[in-house]
Amino acid sequence: MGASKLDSFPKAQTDIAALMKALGHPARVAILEHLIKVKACIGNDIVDILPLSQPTISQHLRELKNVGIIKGSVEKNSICYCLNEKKVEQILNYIKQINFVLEEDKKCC
Amino acid sequence: MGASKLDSFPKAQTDIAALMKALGHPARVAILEHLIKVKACIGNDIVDILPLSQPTISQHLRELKNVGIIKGSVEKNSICYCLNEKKVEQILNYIKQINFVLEEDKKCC
DNA sequence: AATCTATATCGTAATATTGCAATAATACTT
DNA sequence: AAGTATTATTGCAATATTACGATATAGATT
Repeated sequence: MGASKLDSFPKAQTDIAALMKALGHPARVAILEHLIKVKACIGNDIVDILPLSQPTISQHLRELKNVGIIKGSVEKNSICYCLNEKKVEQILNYIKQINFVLEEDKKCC
Repeated sequence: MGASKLDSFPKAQTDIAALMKALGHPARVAILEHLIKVKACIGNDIVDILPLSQPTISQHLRELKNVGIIKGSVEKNSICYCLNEKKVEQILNYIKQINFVLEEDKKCC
């Protein structure tokens, strides 16, 4: 036995978990923040910034792309990666909702 | 070679990543949502709700507790787990910030 | 066409996570 | 004290993630 009972959960929970998980690594958080900071597309130029190899970064980019947090489109001889506002907003709304209920109710401890 | 270059990243990024990672599993999302829903403390009674064994759930609870998303305190002959509003707010603020910059700037793709 | 540049994929090793049965620990109850 | 209920820990198997060298692919440049 071991891993993977992921299918036993409602899709909504699995989806949110997947989004969160994608942001669950410093490298991917760093990529996210870099995208915000440079306000532009990046390709593998993050290779110069992160302490990781090009294949590893490519892999992290793919994971972010898989869950839709970033979008990538071919641009000249490189690739344009940038944030997908809709996904960011989706995460925001989810946490907002939780926070709203928290503020509304009495806490038990 | 393999995993764990986590120490090479700034603490802020590592911290956020740890929070996100903690929410990166459906079981832990389900626990979070259950806590919200019942508006009360829970113990291992989630065992009756999730398709997981008691030890596994105990483990997930510990992970949530480790990053501070839930707080646990002894209560009678059971344990009171409930959400830590501050942490939820911390996540919220982080995503809010990103979303703010996104709305402010032009997107590149 | 040969070369350079940028990105992706493959293969694989190291490590981490997930899950549970078995067991322990703790506190409450009788 | 013996039993019961609740939560935690241990040990271990299955699986997933992380990382990178080597290699492949694709477009631009010479």
